[in-house]
Amino acid sequence: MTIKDIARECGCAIGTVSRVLNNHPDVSEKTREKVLAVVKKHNFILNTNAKLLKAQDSKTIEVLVKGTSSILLNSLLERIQKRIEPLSYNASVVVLDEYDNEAKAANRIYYEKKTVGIIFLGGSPELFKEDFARLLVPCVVISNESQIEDSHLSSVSTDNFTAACHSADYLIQMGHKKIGVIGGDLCGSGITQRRYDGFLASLAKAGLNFDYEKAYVTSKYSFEDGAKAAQMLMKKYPDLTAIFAMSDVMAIGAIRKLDDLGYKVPEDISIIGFDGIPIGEYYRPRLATIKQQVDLLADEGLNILLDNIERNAPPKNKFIPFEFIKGESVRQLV
Amino acid sequence: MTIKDIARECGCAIGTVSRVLNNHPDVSEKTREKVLAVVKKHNFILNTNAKLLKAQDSKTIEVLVKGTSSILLNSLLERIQKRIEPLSYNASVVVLDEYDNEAKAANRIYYEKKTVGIIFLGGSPELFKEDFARLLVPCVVISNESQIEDSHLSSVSTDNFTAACHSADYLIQMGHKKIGVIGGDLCGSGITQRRYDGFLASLAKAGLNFDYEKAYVTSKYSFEDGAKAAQMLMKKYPDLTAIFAMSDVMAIGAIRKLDDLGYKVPEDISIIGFDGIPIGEYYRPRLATIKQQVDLLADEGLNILLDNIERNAPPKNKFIPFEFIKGESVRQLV
DNA sequence: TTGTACGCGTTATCAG
DNA sequence: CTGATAACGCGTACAA
Repeated sequence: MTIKDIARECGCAIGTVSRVLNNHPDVSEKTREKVLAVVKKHNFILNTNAKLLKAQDSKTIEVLVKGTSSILLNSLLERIQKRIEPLSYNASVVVLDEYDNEAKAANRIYYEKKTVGIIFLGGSPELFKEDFARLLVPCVVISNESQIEDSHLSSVSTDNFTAACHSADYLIQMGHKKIGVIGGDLCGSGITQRRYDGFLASLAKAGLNFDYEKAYVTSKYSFEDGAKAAQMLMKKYPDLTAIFAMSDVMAIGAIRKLDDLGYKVPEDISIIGFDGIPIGEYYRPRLATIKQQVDLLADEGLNILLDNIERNAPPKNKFIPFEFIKGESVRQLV
Repeated sequence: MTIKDIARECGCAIGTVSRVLNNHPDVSEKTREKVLAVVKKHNFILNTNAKLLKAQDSKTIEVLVKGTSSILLNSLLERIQKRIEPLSYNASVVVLDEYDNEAKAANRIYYEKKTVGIIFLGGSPELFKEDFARLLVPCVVISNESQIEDSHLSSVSTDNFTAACHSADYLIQMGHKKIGVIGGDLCGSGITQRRYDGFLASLAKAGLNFDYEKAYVTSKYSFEDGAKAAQMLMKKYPDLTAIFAMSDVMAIGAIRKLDDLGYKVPEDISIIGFDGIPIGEYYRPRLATIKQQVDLLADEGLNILLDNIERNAPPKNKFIPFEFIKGESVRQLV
């Protein structure tokens, strides 16, 4: 069933059918109705491939999700889809593997689908700088800071440095001096690095020193690894009083393991997470954490992208304020 | 940059370039190398739209995800993508809103993309029976039981009835007689209904009766609603000793709220969940639950779909065995 | 207001 | 083995 068949059945030309289906004004009411009737009868839909092949401009915004692991991505994705729908754009989602090069994928998608904009969720531009720099289409990275010179790349994120400072300040203010860290791989994403820098800055400000060898354990962003890391940390640094975990997921894994080892949180050990995932409020104890404002991240990201697309605005890099959640997992040291 | 440009630069015809790029054997080694060199130099990729326009058969399997809420969907999606990649198919993902009609969406996608198969994650065929029956392409619903006569619809799921029986049996065996239920909307998905039926069957078998008005509270599948439901349940049925929650998410919401109300789990009240989401093992207490085998669900679903597509096998409806996780949230009543 | 015809980038067929 | 060319389904000048 093609536009040709419809035209034949209507007794008019394909051009006319095309015009009707694309809401062009220059069609008589009579013909329009006839065409629409036949279209409806057959449930006809224009072939997207032919359309795109012709169009060169698809009015599609692609959402590139990298790794389905982070629980925040869900909420972000949902919010973005809801916001795009009422606009005159289509949203399309591609889920990439954790280890793909998202910039290369984006280039391919742009080329193939003539996407007008791309949203990256969970990507890390630091790793693929050259490929990101090569992108010719407005892009925005949500939830990861990243400025790249001379590129079309915007970003919206939580200020990881300041947030980490805040967490560390809180621990210090609550009387903790011996603090261990469960963090990501410092060679990996820049997020880890910035959270670590913030943490260190606060310690330095308070005149505390930090022994990386003794007090830092590298972990993946998973419950399981958080648990393992906690165990290792206790072995290396048995007299610590608090742990700064770089994600809620790690923090929860750690709390569970500490409990199994006989340490109570927060009575024996205080712990603070990062992200503000939903489970945090429902965990026992409720998790102290930095809550990233997911809806704001999504909204602002989309706004910047649209400005970029529609008004040719230059790329922007913006921080979204975070909330500090006190929770119950940190106690005042006497 | 099109195939034409490449051909010109190579000094050969576009047909030859096409042949090289599609791995046809009838090209001389010399030309092949020359073409590949130029292609590599420009990072050239064939235009998918033109390709599909020609092909009519896209070798694409579409994954239709409905509602990003259920945490199981993530793991399913990841697994499916990993399995599809090495095969000669492309995977494409569309995320639908909770309230969309996924069957209509599937029909449109099939028509537009010439998809060879569709995988539904989180859909509920019961709600859109007629639309599902109209699908002309092999489909499989993962994690929701559903037979539809004369359709191309397969399904792979946990045997919700039997699993619920198992949970109820366990509670009864542990000495519980006064059991409350936090469940989904019985008018909604069939899953809720089947879990409820299994639960009731076990109670009946044990000679226990169940007062729906007093002991059943309807809840959405969220932490927040689980918590609210728990509170309501305690008000309606203050002397219960155990709660059967129809999802882990509800169960966790309930435990948190019970704790706030001064009831300890499992000391005062026992609780059992359903699904086997990762956090269950890391919650305090560890959650007793029915663990759905996500990887098996994904694998079997894909297998059935491929059989369907490649060998024209008839639709199948298959159960995947579940695991019972004892956890720590149910205690023996003395 | 409507019809015609070309081109979008590719693949496949058919000569050479 | 390679080159030329006709589709694939649609949008849009341009002509009528």
